[in-house]
Amino acid sequence: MRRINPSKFRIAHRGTSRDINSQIVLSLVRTHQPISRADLARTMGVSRAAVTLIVNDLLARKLIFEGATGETVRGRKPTFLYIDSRSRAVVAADIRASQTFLMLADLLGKPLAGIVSLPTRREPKAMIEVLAAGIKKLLAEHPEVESCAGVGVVVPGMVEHATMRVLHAPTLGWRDVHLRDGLAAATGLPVQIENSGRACALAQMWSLRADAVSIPSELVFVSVSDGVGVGVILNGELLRGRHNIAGEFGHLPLSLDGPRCSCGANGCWEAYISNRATLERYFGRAIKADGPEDAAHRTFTIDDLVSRARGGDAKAIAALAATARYLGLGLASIVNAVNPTCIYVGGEITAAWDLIVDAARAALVERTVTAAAAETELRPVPVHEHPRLHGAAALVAAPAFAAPVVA
Amino acid sequence: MRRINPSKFRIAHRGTSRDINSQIVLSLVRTHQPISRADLARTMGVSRAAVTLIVNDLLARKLIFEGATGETVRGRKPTFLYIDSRSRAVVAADIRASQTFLMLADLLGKPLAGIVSLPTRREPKAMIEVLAAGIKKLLAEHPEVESCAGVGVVVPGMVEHATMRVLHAPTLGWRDVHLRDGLAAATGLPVQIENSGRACALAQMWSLRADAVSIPSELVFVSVSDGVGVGVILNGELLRGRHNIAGEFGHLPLSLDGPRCSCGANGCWEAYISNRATLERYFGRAIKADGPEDAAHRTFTIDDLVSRARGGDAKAIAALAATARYLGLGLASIVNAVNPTCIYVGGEITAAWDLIVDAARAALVERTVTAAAAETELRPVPVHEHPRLHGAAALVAAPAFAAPVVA
DNA sequence: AGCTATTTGTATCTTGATTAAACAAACGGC
DNA sequence: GCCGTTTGTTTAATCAAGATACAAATAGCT
Repeated sequence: MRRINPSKFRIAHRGTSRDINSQIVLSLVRTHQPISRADLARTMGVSRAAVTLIVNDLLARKLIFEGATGETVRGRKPTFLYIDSRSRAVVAADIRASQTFLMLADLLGKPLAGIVSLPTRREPKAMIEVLAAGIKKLLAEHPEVESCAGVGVVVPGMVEHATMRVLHAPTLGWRDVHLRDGLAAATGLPVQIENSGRACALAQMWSLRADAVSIPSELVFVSVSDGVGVGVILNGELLRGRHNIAGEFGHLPLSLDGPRCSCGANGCWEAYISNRATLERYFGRAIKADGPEDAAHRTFTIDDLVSRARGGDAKAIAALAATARYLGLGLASIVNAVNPTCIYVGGEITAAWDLIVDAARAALVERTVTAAAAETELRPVPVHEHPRLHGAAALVAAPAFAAPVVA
Repeated sequence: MRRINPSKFRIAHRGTSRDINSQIVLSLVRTHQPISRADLARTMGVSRAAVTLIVNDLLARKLIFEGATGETVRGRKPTFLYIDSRSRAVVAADIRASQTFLMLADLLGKPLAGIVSLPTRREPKAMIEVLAAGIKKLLAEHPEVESCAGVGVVVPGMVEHATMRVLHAPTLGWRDVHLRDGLAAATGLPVQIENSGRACALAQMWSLRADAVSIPSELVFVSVSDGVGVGVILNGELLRGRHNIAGEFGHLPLSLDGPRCSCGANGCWEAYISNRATLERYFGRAIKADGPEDAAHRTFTIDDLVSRARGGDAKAIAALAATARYLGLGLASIVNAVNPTCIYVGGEITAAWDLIVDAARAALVERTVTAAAAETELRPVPVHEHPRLHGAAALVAAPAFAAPVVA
């Protein structure tokens, strides 16, 4: 039951019904492809005539195409329909503290080439130049891509959705940076920008691997790395909030008098489970970025710690176990607050998923209010699946399949 | 941008556009009443012809009626339209630990009579009998009510939305109680049941006082009493979650090793700000329900504490100040997690709003991640506004004005 | 009183959508 | 070569929005 906002509503016009059903057809082709008109009519519960008309329209608009004919036990063979992902590619960009990655993908998010690495520049102007050059090079190397639908950019920081300004990206040292217009001008392509945690959540929602039909419309992505980024999807829609900070679960407290967090407060979840927190737990003290005595520690990563834990290093195992427990305690807050169907966990620590999942689950059980909620599905998303890049691609590609807003 | 759920979608059929626009008209009449057809056409951005057709349909269905003609500077005078709230009343019921309250309201939520008080029975069967008798009596005393659209019941506990079972209501000692069917059978009316915190959020969203147009579609209601109940509304829709526990912010931790909470965990927000927590802070020790030495304390309520604070009692002031601080710290978690436009705070403690608002705001500022979010509007909802009863009424009345689900 | 300008509300026709039902096309098997 | 079956299309019916013209009501002015 949704209230119609009396100051912001959309009335239905003549073409609204058609728009709705067109998008449903597109979505079904996307998830069920290959699929025939008759199958569409059956799963949609409408007549084949209606499907034919919509399909012909989508064919004329080059959004789908007819492929091979399928097999049936008896009767006329169906002609299969496919999303026309050949002609419209997207470029995904993932800006991180030290490196920036580029990926060329088709409209369904499937990578069309290897991932390109670029240096990250702190100067916004320089960054735009590097990005634009990389994008042009990438597109030039792939002339088979007829046209590019746009560029999706993911940054580790807060982004204002309306203007696409990067409000604050601590690891990049950015405040109030306006990337979009410059990049759009330099590339001649539409540009979408989003926070990386949120983009990862989008990537999961729009993912097509395995059975895409079963991906829930209520999910949360928790990205654990330098900070803790969270993306919340409810009712198939990304939650942004009034001031673009919804989903900042990384800064909810576990203990008000807990360790100092980069945000200035004490006891944030992030201060317990970030990679830095885990490493400091291992070393038994704080790691200063510029302390000379920490030179060796600075090059020691979570991956190294996980290796040592697998090698039997008791201190590494203990550090991971503690992180696992705090991870679960924080996940309990997410479950109690949002109660999603599934929580995806990303970040380097997923390399140790088998080592941490039990402790995390135990902590989750400890603080969730019902048994059913305590069993909320947890799924690790390995680093090599590149959720941030897939999220960046989804920023551009997904709107083509989104539901029209009405009422 | 909303993803169409490929296994749960609704296609548009012939009447869908009309349904959408009809509901928009109804909603606008509800919020702008009295309003003319011409005004509707202007605010909707459609032709007067289209409005006339929809309005005539709604008139024929007796959902609205034509009232007096309005005034204009020049030209033909408009005929005003009103929601036909006369013929369809609703009964709201608020089941609390010791007492149960009944209210008769019209379809817009306006009370049609005084609030009736009944004894609460622990036995579900007895409770159903008491409720049904009270409802019948109430309707018999008001023969001017032509028909009753249903009964909305609010309980202090978890409710499974699909079946309307009360899964767990600690203060009533209920587990897995099925009120609806019995009550529906006894009264012959449809029955809706919901958790009280959520119902309060609904009450705010569907409220018509002052300028209803400005009520945000993203809001949270925090009800502070024996426990802490929270209702979250996003995109004009109540958030329930996969297992009906979404919005259990009362059991997010402020400190993992904080005071024991009724849920079994330590350091829940509820354990810091419930009425009991505030009172115990005042008395300097735990209050046992059956301890003989606490006889005097058991009859001492939060209202009494507020009176003493206003009288200058330093201990009372300190107890309230501490509660205010913890209230703000927990509100920060809500802001960081959901980032609503407005948070409504209900419960007895709102009687001391002027005493606590500054400390609460300061704590909120302390732990929110941006300045804009720290300024999230806080509004007290006094007890005498009966948000739970209005929420119960909205359970039955609001669906008539809800947006059709499509795509 | 009558005319004019103005606004509200209605009627009519066109366009475009879904729906139902008939029809054409393709195909395997007897 | 016919039959049953399934896919995909065509056609006519129905219904909604949109455009436009029109009728109705009203105040002000002459």
